[in-house]
Amino acid sequence: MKLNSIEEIENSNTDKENTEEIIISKIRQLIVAKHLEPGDRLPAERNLAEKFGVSRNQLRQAIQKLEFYGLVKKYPQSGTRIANIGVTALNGMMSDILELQKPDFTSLVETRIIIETNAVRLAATRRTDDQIDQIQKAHDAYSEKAIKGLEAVEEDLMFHLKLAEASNNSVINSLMLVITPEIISHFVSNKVCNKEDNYLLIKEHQAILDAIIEKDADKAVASLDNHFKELHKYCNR
Amino acid sequence: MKLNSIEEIENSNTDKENTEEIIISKIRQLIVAKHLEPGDRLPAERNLAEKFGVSRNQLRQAIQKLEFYGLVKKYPQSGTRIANIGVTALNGMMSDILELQKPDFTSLVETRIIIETNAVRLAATRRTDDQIDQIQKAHDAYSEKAIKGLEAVEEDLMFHLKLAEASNNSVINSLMLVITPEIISHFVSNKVCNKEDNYLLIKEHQAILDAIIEKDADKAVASLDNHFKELHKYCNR
DNA sequence: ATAATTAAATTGGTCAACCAATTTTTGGCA
DNA sequence: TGCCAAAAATTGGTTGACCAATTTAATTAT
Repeated sequence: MKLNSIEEIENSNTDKENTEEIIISKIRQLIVAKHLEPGDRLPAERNLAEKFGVSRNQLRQAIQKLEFYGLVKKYPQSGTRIANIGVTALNGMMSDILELQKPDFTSLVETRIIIETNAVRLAATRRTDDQIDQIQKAHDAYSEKAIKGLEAVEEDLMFHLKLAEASNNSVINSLMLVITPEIISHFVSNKVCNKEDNYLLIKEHQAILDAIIEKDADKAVASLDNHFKELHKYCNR
Repeated sequence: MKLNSIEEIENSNTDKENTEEIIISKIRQLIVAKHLEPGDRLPAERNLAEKFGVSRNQLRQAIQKLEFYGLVKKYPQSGTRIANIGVTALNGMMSDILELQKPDFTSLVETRIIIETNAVRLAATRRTDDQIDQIQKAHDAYSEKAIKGLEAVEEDLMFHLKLAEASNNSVINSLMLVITPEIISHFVSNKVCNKEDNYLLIKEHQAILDAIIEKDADKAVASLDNHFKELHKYCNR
């Protein structure tokens, strides 16, 4: 297969991923069948590889993915143990789920609004001064580009991610990390943003930031709501 | 290092992870320095490995992590390309990834409450009759066990997942699917639930269900809030 | 018999060589 | 000069052997 353009590339669903999924599925079955609990050791890589009829490498990669997901933790010369599920799992499973179910854009936006609204509410009361600085820097970066009439989608993304970070809720932070890029990329590909609104958007961002600085939760949420008005319109048409 | 108990195990921050972070960081520097854009090819693994003074294996693992987070995509015998996301976001997300926190239980519970509250609110207005039936069935299954004084964690889980399903928001549904089991498992392992409260919990579930049947969003949310009171107490102690 | 010590087996990690597919270069033909 | 096919170089993927640390079993001393 010759790859000339990015478009041609996108769909190259090798059987490799398929094999990996099968292995993961088998491991999960094994966990269920043997009633393995957090902390328990998984069978050795070599054993599992033989049992499943795959190479050790393939099995190792599958396990590595499970480790990324946070479902499993490896201990160098000791074994692989079942772990407590963590944020990483959340991240990984989310991206899987997002691709798997191909969520409707409306649901995505709706959820994003819910999460970010609460993130901002928390941020208004919990934010540290350092986090304020980071939000401010992101806002400045955005403003600088927006004033010039340039596209500043990336900077917009960073601003919102920094807001989520200031919520000091690691789960919310992770969720925003996963959900927001999806939305942004959708907007970029559809050229939704127009440059005329940039000045307005800067002011809206500023209002949110000000409210968080003042630790005024209600005002922060209100400012965010206002910021989302345009998004609402786009979403419901 | 001999590992006798799980506790001893937890903190085994090998230099391996550290090396990986260094490699990822260097890759980021390289992307910035060479002004690589989405779709551009990364230098070959062998070259990067030599350039960074690490083995190809270590570099491959670092790249695999980047691929896992969707920042990079590998094309089997062709090369590794930068994913369809801007440099700025890429930069930001990379640093975020490098310092991904483990989720504290408080954040998890907090987020769960946020999501489920909104799920219930949406469910009250959007639920179909069929979804009502499913919630009812889950509730009955729970009640049956709870009345007998049996543990009914699974049934409780199903009830809440069915609530989320009735929100008719695929993303919220997915999130609940990921978050709730984590919380439940935590509660199970800590034997938080006691059977004396079971009758009370049944009534609380019933109240939520009734409100959704009546399509009374506010009442549904209030009922859920009441249901979460105990959770709140546990979370904040 | 029991506890401590030592040896053997097991484990995940690492490395270098090799593979198949792709990409680039080369060479020849029109 | 332009174009196309073939060969060489490059690429990520795979394999099997080896490594150091750990775990388990065997052995010995008390």
